[in-house]
Amino acid sequence: MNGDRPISILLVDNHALVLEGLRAVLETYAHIRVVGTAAMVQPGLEIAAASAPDIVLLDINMPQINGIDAIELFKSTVPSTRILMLSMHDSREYISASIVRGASGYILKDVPNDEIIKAIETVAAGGTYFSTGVSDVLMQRRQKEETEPLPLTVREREILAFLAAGRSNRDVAELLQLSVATIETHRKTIKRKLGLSTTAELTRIAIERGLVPPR
Amino acid sequence: MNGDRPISILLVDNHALVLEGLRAVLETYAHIRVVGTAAMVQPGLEIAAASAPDIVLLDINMPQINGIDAIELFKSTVPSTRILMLSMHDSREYISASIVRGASGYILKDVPNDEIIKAIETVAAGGTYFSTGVSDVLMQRRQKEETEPLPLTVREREILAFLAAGRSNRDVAELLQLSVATIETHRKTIKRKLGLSTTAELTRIAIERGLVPPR
DNA sequence: ATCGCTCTACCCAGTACTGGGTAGAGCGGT
DNA sequence: ACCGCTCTACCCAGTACTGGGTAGAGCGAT
Repeated sequence: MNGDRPISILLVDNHALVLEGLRAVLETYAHIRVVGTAAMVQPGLEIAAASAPDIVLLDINMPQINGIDAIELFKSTVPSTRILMLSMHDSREYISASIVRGASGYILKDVPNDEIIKAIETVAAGGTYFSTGVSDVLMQRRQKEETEPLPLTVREREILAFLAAGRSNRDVAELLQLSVATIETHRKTIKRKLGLSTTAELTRIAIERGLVPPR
Repeated sequence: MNGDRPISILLVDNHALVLEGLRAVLETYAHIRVVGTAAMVQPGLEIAAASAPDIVLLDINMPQINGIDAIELFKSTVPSTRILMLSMHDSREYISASIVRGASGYILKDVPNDEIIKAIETVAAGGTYFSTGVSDVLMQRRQKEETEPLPLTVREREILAFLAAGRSNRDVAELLQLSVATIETHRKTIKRKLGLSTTAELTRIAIERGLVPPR
């Protein structure tokens, strides 16, 4: 994929310092070509539309439109482009949201230069790259909070999956050939066991735990 | 991490052929040691408990307990172990669910041997590894279905975020100092715009689009 | 046999959401 | 000025969910 054509890359970051630092670093590599820099999303989109870069290196903390929302904007402007997020934060929320919204990678600003290069190469080749630190963060919670499976019975899990998928008690009752009252009882039990009170919470848990495929 | 101690690995797959094939392949590598094989989850858990392998290579399609559910079982049996999923399927559901449930990697059964080795090394070193094919699958949907942002106003997005986080209409009304009726109106508008009918669907969409951090 | 658990099912009262309206205030564009 | 949109707010009737019970059938374990 990067046979001899250099990887074209657009940098979007509202910190001029970072922008120039990155440009300086990247330009020392022959196989990477910085096709533009922008301090805001809007100008960035225009450059992207004009130059269709292989990669957009996107800062996550930007005024007005944040980096997360910008992912979709860049992808709809140039569908072929792949997004590599750049952030100072290793917060789970940002990382997860980036992945969900379609970023191909996420690296922290304090990683060594060669890791940034590696990330760019990997993403340009069609892969995904997440800093070691990032992977750790993503895995962290699982180990402490979620080591034990949900304390639900098989039937309860099954019903939770339906409910979280957007089915009403009645829907589930019909699907499983049970009384609505039974589904309501299961729903109550699930919520009591999990300490929840609303359907929205129920849905979140189910999605987090992978009971419901994210469509 | 793998200074000189070999990487210990447990293979769990209900296909004897795959099991033996893998064992044969892996045993040609000096730095990898297969500490056991199991055709089912239960026996696998016992071996895991006794030998605390660095990695459990887990087939996703198994009778009785499926691979996805097995992830948590292995992690709770041996918290230090890392899970590498092995699958014939590149379905989004399986992949996402594996990640969510705590797997450190996901490779397809038809990848070349050296990629399996690379995956094992990466995961043993504390990283994550997903086959190139897998990354593609994860990214696929975004490009076609979700290119355009949600057709909601700023206020609607804000309210959707609260609702999906598990707040009731009344909660949100209090938080934003608005009438409950207003929140209900917004909720109706959001659902109409998005073509939804239940709170659970609302929540799913919000989580998918990253409006709500997955906790 | 008896205990505990699960799954099923119902009762009740209260609260919340659903889906159909309408409508005024404010703002930006033509 | 007028249009369109957003945000606010209310009305209504119907449906669904919430949270508190109870309870029988079946099953596996002691």
